[in-house]
Amino acid sequence: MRYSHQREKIKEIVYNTNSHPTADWIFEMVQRSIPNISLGTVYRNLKQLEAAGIIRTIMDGAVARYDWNKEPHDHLKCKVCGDLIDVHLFEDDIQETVLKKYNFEVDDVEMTIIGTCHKHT
Amino acid sequence: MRYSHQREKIKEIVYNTNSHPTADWIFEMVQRSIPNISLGTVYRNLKQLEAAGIIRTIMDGAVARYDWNKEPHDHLKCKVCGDLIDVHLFEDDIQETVLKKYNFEVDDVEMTIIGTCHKHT
DNA sequence: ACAATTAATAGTAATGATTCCTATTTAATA
DNA sequence: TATTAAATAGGAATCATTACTATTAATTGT
Repeated sequence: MRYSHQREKIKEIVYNTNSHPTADWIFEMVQRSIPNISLGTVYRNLKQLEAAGIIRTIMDGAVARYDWNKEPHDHLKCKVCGDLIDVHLFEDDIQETVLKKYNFEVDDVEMTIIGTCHKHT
Repeated sequence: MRYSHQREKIKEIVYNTNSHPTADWIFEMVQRSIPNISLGTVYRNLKQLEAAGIIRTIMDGAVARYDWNKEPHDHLKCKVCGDLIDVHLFEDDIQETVLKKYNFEVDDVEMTIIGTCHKHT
């Protein structure tokens, strides 16, 4: 993977927010410093960064969101404000349980809990 | 919600498979008995059935899949064959833990474990 | 420093899943 | 049976994402 101005900026943007941004949001942000960047470039680079293990993709319904935090963690999704909140719920390794119980080799655990966050109660 | 031939058939199809079908697959199946049904009708009815609590929608990446099983359960997704396998991993109530720890009111828990199923080991 | 090589880009067209729109049909009801 | 409104078929529109292609720019050997 060869250096590119665009990719560096995209990475920087993902690494500087906790909001699990979408490609579109990232696109708008990069445009501030690289006005003629194209959305395709954003998508291509996000994919490359993910393939290189530099960022992580999480699915929020039908749209992809990107996260610099690659530690295993779960998400609380507030259906009122749409926020995605990082949490860590399980200490124990699900990996082993699933392997023993279902003979299934785990790569990744995706857990999203949908509900209402404290801001709306 | 008024009776309709189409909706009845769609419900029947979802209730007669464990494959977590997509709207498209359901569409193909209904076409066998109602050849001129339209895809929009399938989507509209699936949405209505979900709103009525008759079926459940689960997201598999960017595409929706439909499930008659409304009991809380988790999914193992095999990245090789694409199969979605129903499992039940947690006895304890995540609900309470999340409410106490994060002051977040839980509606639904979506857990998908990605990996390789026993067929490919 | 310079030319050659080839990955990366901008811009735009294409795709795929889903939703929306509208004239027509059909289930429910009086 | 006539009325009414929900449901339909068919197609257009939308939204996120990917694919295509001519051009640009990072790298490498000289």
